[in-house]
Amino acid sequence: MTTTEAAEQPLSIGEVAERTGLSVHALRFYEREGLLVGPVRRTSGGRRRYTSFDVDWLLICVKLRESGMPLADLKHFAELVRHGPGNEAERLRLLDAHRQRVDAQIQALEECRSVITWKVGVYAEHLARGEAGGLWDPTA
Amino acid sequence: MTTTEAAEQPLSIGEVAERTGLSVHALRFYEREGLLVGPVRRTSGGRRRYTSFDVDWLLICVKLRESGMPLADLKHFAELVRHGPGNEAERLRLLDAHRQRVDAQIQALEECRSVITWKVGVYAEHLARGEAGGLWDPTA
DNA sequence: CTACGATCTGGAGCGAGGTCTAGATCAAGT
DNA sequence: ACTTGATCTAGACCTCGCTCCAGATCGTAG
Repeated sequence: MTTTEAAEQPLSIGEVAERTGLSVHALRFYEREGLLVGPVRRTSGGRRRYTSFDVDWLLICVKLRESGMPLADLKHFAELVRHGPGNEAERLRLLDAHRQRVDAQIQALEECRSVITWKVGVYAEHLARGEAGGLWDPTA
Repeated sequence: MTTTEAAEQPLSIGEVAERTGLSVHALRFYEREGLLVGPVRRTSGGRRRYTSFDVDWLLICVKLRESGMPLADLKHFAELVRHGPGNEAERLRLLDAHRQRVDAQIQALEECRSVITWKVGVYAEHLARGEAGGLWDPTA
């Protein structure tokens, strides 16, 4: 668990793809777009070798993406981290702003959910009554 | 409130845009794509006149879209409604399946939220300690 | 040595969901 | 009648976030 000297056994792009859920295409794409903190190490033959740092970062990226952070913001975040210490306040701001957006999203989804649930109820009731009720159609 | 004979005063596309939050462009696009239950009425001059039924339907569309339902599904739903009574069970299935997806989305977002919150905490703590702590950077 | 699968690069292509433009028409105010 | 602003149609265009292809190379197993 984050030992000072981890037994670093680097992973291939395919292994990282498995571990992160991103496709190998996406991994190369992310790298090209500058979404990674550092350049990925290579073997003498040019194959990518990811460290567990890379993987941890990618796992965070996945969560941020999954919650709707645009690639541009992710890139900005990566740049901040890349430029090292001194800008933690800005990183905090960035993340906190995103968290607020996530909260808003959750709220919105819950509202949608309740509308849908209501509508499901309308249909269920209608079906329970054996299609007999005069269900006003256009909106139902 | 849904009186049998509502005093129908049709709305222009601009007014509907205001009321639904969709752009006039999107409204025309939705119509072309067959996402509306019926064809929109027109004035003699060819301008669209939306009824409150249209608006109600659009408001539901907005909620479904906001919660991530693809236009294709929305179109399918509209077709079911358009074909009148008799397929309520399928409509119910469609909506219920979507509700499940929304639930999954909410769960996923909450998980993201907690990851972000944890990360925000890492930065906040770091800053509170006056930048002095040995913050391991790559992932933080 | 030979195969075969995984990876490499650069760049083209794609699907979703609109957005925007051009040029014409309509409708309301003065 | 004239001006102004909203709408009309058809169709081109755009952003986002990958995905896929071609053609070459690497590296491991037999």
